[in-house]
Amino acid sequence: MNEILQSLNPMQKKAVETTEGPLLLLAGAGSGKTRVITARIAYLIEKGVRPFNIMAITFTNKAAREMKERVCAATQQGSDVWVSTFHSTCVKILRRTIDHIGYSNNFTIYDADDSERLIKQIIRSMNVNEKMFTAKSVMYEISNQKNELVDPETFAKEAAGDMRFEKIAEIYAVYQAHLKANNALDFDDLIFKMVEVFKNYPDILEKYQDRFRYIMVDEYQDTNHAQYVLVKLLSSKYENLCVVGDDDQSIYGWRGADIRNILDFEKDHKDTTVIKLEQNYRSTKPILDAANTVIKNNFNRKEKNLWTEKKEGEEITFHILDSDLKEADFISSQIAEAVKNGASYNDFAILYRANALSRVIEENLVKKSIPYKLFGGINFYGRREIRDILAYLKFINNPDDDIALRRIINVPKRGIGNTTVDKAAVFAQANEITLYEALCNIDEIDELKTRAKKIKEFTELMSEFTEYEKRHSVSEFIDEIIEKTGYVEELKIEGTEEAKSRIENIQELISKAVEFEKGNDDARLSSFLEDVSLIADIDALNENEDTVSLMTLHSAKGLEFPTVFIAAFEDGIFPSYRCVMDTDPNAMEEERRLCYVGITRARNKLYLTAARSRLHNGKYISNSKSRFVKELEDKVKEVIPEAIKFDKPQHATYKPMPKYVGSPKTYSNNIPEPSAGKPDFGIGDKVRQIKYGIGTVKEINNAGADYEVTVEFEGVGTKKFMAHLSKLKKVEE
DNA sequence: CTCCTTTGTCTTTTT
DNA sequence: GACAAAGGAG
Repeated sequence: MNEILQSLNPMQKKAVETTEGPLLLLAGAGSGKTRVITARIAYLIEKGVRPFNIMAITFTNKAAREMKERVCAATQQGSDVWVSTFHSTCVKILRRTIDHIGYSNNFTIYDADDSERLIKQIIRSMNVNEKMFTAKSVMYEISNQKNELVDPETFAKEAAGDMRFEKIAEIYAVYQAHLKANNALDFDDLIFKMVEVFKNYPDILEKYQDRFRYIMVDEYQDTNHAQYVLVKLLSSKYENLCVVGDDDQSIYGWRGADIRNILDFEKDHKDTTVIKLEQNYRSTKPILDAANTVIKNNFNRKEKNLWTEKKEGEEITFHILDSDLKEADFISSQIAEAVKNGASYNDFAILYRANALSRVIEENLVKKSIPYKLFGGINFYGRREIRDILAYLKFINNPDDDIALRRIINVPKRGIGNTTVDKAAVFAQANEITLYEALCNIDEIDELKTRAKKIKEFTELMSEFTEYEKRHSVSEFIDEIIEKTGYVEELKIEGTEEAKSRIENIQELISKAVEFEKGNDDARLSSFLEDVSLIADIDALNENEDTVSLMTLHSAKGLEFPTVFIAAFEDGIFPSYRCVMDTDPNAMEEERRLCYVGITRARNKLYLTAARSRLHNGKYISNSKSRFVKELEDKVKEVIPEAIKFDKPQHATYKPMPKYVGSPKTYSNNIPEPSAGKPDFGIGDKVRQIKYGIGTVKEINNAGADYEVTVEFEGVGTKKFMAHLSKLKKVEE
């Protein structure tokens, strides 16, 4: 017991020893939070609590995995402790209980992409204005409602009077009906339905209350209302609830996270013990000072002050480079230099606001042969070929899954197109059967007589698959699928680099399946799919590998590195464009918290970098430096290695899109020539365009990869085209 | 019905 | 610049 407490400071010790009753642990960045949680679990076990009765909830799979490892290292019985994310916790419990509320226990999980497809389909079928109700915006609103535990009926009532919301409520209701018919849950449903089961079946709730007598929730500041209710329900019998969080690190407001959950915890639970962990063990003083300086600009927060015993360290520097390319070059040069002097690649992380910003940096790292690992971004399971194969698996696992069926029915091409599927879907709906059932009864649908042969071939293949799956492992089944459908064969014939990499990805998926079979006793198809659908990123970082880490600021939360770069520290990127335009102060506060998170990832040295001009969305933009630079006051030193300093937006000298009319030389330092090559016509020349005929060229602009040409057509007006893409042809007069 | 070309949207962040 | 959707030709 002493062993556990030995290395802890008094506050940490108190947190570990306070095992009974509600406990709010306000743990600043780098204050040894994970250590405390691990120690607390070990302490509970030594005190005689059965590991089986302890539950720890984290936000990401990565965090869950890490905590599990730590707990296992700290105590022998660690493996019996329930450590997992909100979502997988709910899946596990719903697999045993959801039949009570009318779903079947082998339900499918729809990810964001599946949901979007379904919503798009619904919007189309309902004949609403697709311009006004984009699938994305509707999905966002439905998600909001689910996070607030608002069901379609209640939402419809609340929406009364607002035409837009009324419509969305209608879509929400249809969406829910479809999900149920498909025996599917989306991400938000996992929490929502879990709460529904618990609320309606007190006996089930009590069973789990008795099971999870000690509950710990990490990153509590990121919980949304539904998750809050879930935790509240589970903990209400024994009240042994310990929540750990830092309101300054709440960065998931856009996902429904409700910062009030942590701010009001004391009000909500009587006799709450509050413990603040304010000693930071991670960063040097300059870094911590900077973090404190930035975050004090926020109004909505609990007062706290992080301090460190670490002595003075290296100053934070802010570097402005001419272009995004030079910025990338600067960063990788710094790393290369440091590694030459004995640092290892592991010591470095490059953080950025949006995934798209990683590209230029990656390319530069490749050029310098610096090994790196990219987190997040286009994740493995998001790739088309992987989604295709998984759709086959999902469909065989749950033939009610129309979304999966639609995805695979004509992939590879079988001559069953959209029109056919839609007709079958109408038939299915009219007869209240699933799409697949409709296809199996294709002879009943007169209009599809001509397609019957192809469809029968398909349904026969599917029933073969169903039989095959029963007798074989997941990996063998994937092999069978690519064999019988000719999926890989088709890619081989294509022969392009892209096709080759797709084949490799499929091989990788098979390896993952084999791995899964080795590691799990329960290696059924359904558990494989579950595993796969709840994992967002590719395998977490392999600590043994010596590589630089690249990731978004969001995914960096909870991690630390000796040296951190925050790239694209510019207004319009970080803080984001929307935020700069938006008047909502909360949005800016969240952005500032994100900045706080970023700064506090660094242990010894923090670089901030910005570029005067960068390629963004295929266009060159130039931003002014991030407003957070000013908020950092004297805590950061501006280093401008080249040319003139700038304080104001550069638009005066830097037109967003340089014109190639006058003297192209002026800008050519930073803006590369489009690879497409210059068009063979100039201003005033006549060109032919396929739709509008002959027109006069008014303007030619460099648009990054191509030239944007403005052409005036008589009687039509001016139109813009990409010179290369739209194959404009010069016409001799 | 498929293939090809053209047009439009997108970029905030993730389970 | 990537990708999906729309639109047109065969």
